Amino acid sequence: MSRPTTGRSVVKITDVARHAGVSPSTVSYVLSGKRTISEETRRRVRDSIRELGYRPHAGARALASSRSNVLALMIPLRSGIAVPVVMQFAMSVVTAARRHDHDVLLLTQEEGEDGLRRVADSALVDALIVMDVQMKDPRLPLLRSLDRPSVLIGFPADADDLTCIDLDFHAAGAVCVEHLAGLGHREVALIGSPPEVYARQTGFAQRVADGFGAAVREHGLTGGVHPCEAAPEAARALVARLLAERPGLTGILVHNEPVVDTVVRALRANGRAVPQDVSVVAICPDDLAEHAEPALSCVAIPAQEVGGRAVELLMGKLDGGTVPAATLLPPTLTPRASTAPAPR
Amino acid sequence: MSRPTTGRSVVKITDVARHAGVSPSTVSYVLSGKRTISEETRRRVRDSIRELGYRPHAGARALASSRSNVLALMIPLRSGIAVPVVMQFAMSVVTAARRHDHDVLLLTQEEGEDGLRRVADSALVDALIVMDVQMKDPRLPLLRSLDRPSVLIGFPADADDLTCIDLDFHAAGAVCVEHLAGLGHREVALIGSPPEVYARQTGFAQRVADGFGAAVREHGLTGGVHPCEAAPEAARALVARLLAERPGLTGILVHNEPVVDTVVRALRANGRAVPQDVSVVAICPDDLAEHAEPALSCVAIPAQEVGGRAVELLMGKLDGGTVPAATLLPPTLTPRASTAPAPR
DNA sequence: CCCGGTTGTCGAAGCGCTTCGACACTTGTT
DNA sequence: AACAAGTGTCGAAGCGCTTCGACAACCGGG
Repeated sequence: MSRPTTGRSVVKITDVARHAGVSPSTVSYVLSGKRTISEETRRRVRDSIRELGYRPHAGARALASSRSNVLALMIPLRSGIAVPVVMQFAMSVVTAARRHDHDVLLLTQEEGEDGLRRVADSALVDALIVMDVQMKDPRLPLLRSLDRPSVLIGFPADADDLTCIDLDFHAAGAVCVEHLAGLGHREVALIGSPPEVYARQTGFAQRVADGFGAAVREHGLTGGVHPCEAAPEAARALVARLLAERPGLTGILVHNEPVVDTVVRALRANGRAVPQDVSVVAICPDDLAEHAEPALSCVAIPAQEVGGRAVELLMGKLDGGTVPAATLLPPTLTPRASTAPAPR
Repeated sequence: MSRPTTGRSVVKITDVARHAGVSPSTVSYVLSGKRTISEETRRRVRDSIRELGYRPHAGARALASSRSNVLALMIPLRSGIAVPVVMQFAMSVVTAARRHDHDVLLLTQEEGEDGLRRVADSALVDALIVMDVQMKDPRLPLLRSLDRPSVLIGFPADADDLTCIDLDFHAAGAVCVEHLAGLGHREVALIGSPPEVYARQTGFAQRVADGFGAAVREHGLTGGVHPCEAAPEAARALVARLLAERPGLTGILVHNEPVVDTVVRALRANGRAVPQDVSVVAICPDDLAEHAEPALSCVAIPAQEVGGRAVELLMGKLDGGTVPAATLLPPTLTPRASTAPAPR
């Protein structure tokens, strides 16, 4: 009796209304809460809904209310982008969206501007989230012109009229240097993302390098930036070269997920113990750092939080509110076994 | 002039109709091709559509046609499931769906049966794809009762009335053993997925073990199955134990992505060269195998193809066709540097 | 030259929901 | 006692599209 009717769900709002002895509009108002309905009526309607197993038709709702309750999420699938991190973003976006009674439509980067325009103009989605934003991203003009709110995960060169959120990569680069400087290291190096990532002007890679450079200068250290292909051979070669060219090098910041392990092993292979001879700090997901050996001091990318916050921002905009144009999440460095005072 | 009107897209089908000098229904038929329209009229309508920048309203369309052109994809995010592979699936599903003019709605496993029911009953989606199917999956009864077609990626114990597709993991396990047997190995071992994966009765882990076992028997080899946590320490401990307990062991099949590297290194650490002393073959993504050292012989999970085929199956069902209930993709073993004739 | 059969187009009736104005009551105020 | 100000509910008008039946216009075959 209290079980939803089995079989086909052809139950519509008029059925619920009849069953509860009210008009369809009343049912609608119970569902949306947009008008006051007496406690008594609300109860009856809710009971009928449950009993009949009623589910509002999404299309009809979207048509009548011009709200689809769907968000678009465009995710990258390219070299130099860490897959697990992207996945974490996606999942946290979906989870956060559900908390606001929204669903998530998945778009691939290769759909590009047309894809965004398509889902926006057809009213398939109410708002958009875009990941992996380049410094000069071709999608920016489109997003600005669209009549639907959007949030970027990442920062382009010109963010006017756009809402952006990301880890503060500049600060992340700096904080790592400060950590090393605080341990007495004087000569450091950044092993960065693959050259193509810099070439693409992907914001975060450049920003880490900038933050690194600024902190190096500020603390009077010496240190250079070294892009590195995401392949073990490349990493090994780079480490060997660095050690050869810079005998005083004792601190390394790795911002290149796929090769963090390799870097540590290459150091050992070249006779340097970590952290006794060389300290290593990374910008990478926490779980990767934890499972490395030794466990790596790192600044983690708070994918969970970024995704969640991105959705909150979007909801704010959808509700007509004003939201901060830029949200930079402060980096947190978790010290682990891979960093130690500089050898003297 | 031929540029779409800038600014708000409030263009509706009646606007296009007026602009082209036809009735709205004619525009609709041009778009859907469900009735013959003269070449001349079609051209005029298409031109008007382009000129006005018309995009049909997704909700209105869904309401009138009871087709949303959206597919649901439920993906796992759990321990023991390889994230990059999941991502590949997702991307290939999205790409394939787009080829059929459909979009993809992302659901997380934790939404469970309610989530599936919600999107299906509200007509948000036309059909569903479910990944990471357990042997006895609680979602199966629901999927059977739903009035919308679905496809499972993975095989449950009882697949009656369901459409399933996956790599033939049984054959994959067997083919690896055959590869080793062909090279003269007599004593082999399977380093499998974490125990919890077997406990959950996730089909593919069990099937690999079965295929492995069957082939071992058939070829008169000796060999056992050893679940392994996805942590380096666990893998190292397991390798050490295996080598100690089974001195004659010369062939290892690894079906546990996160530890493949570790296994090879652990073998070396225990004084066994790969492939000179011990051959290693893996079931894992190709790129992981390629970048390992030595490059690993492996059976890759054809995520790309599985995702694409899953969508094709779904489209077939949506078009009212009958599709094969079970699709098992044959495994392909790519020999690489990690396997060699058994030492004598 | 009329008739059955195409072929191409139109008009109108929904699809299932939201929302706006109306309205009947109930309260509280003077 | 009369009225202004809420409350709670209803009816009807769309939202923008698809689809069905109708129907001209044209075709060749008797």
